[in-house]
Amino acid sequence: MARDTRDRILDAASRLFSERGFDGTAVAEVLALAGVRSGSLYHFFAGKEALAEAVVARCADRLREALLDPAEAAASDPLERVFALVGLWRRGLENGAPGAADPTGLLAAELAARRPTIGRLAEGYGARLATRVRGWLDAAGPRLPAGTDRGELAGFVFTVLEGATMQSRAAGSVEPFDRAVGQLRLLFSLLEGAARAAPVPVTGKAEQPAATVRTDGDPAGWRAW
Amino acid sequence: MARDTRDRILDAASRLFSERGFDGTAVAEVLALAGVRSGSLYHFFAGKEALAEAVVARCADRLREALLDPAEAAASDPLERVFALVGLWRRGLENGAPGAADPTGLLAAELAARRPTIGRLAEGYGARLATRVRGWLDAAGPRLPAGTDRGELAGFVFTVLEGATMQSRAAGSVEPFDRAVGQLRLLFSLLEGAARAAPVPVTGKAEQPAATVRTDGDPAGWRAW
DNA sequence: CTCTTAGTTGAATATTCAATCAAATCTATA
DNA sequence: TATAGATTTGATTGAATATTCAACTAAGAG
Repeated sequence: MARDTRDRILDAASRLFSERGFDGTAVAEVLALAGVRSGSLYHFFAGKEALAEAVVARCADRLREALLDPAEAAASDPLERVFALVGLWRRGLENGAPGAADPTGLLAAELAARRPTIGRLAEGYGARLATRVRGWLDAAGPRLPAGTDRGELAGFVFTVLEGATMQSRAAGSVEPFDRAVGQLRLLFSLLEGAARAAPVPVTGKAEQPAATVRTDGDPAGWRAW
Repeated sequence: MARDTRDRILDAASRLFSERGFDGTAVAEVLALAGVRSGSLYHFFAGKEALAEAVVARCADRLREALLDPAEAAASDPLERVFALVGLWRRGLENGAPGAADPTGLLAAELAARRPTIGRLAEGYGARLATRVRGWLDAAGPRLPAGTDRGELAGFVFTVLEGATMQSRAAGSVEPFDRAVGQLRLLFSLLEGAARAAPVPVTGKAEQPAATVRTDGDPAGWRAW
């Protein structure tokens, strides 16, 4: 069945690309894992890069169904939904199951320069994930301080996921991932504490540290404080 | 001069590995950028992987001199030292200068499984960076809440750096990096606010949020759902 | 059943890759 | 200056790679 073959190839590629990266994965390995021959693979995909693009596109297509909706269904508390999503991601990291720990960021870092479509697809993935997370953060209402940029915070969750994923791959263990998640939890509990302690933003100007820093190009975000 | 040749090769490799990863960089490209021929490269390095290992080892050797000491010298405020380090890292990201935005994490993610020495070297790099950052956090004394795990927080800084770096490479822009740094700033300002607001740990029982909050990296909370 | 199209096989192909190696050149020392 | 060792050159090698392609098989429609 052709549908099945194509999916088997995508599953195999997704898994191997996650583990070894694009250039570190030979087409022959994808073939072996998928149990097909090269002619089949090239029947469905124009080339190796097209395969990677299809992997990223599929991750993006499945984002809602595989990650966002299950996370939302798993917790009624909007902030806990964020961590339900993190838990699903972690599962993918552990067992290479499709639908979580998607290699979009990794593939984009590798391929965006030579195949911009992949960069755009991955960007869309990140944006949609962050948009949903932002929705949860918005639903938290006054539990987060009024001055919180909830869109930026949602994007940060994704950045941490990507960084922690890479570190865990390097270490061959989920421990770095778990440690990063612990700090993300800290961030959220601090935000909740700040919202309870002060009805005005905790980051008012009067509290800006006075130290001088000699760095070029100050990050855009910090002048808000 | 042999010393010069070896360094030129390492500079070229470091730069190209950062941009393209290990497997995405051909030895021929390193040769062209370094301005040497293949015999020279293999005289100094047993193979491509040995070259990568030397790149990581050099990053680790230079960590203090290239990143940690300059960051420390750039600011007297211990917490601002963290952001001075971030600024130096960002410079490396922008112009590929050796000594910042080191590709240790990237190379470890790619190569640790097939060359464990690289994994260990990169781990050492991360640990030393986090140790120094932890020193700065310790020097901040009561500015951070008493319950803060400063070692975990220091490690988190590194995780964010790695994740943001990867995202910026995918985007071909430093913007994702700057946004992540803005959120890291938020985290620090929240910590300072919490320390001022409460002489007891923010995670004290009286102020415990409905969700269990741990600062020791234990992600157990989401399993409750 | 026949015909057409989709899907599969797997050997072959051209290219790229990391690495080798003999010879030449350079450097430092006596 | 001669010598030994270090360094460099660059053509070559063999393996690995992504991909092609002719032939075959499977599936569906009439």
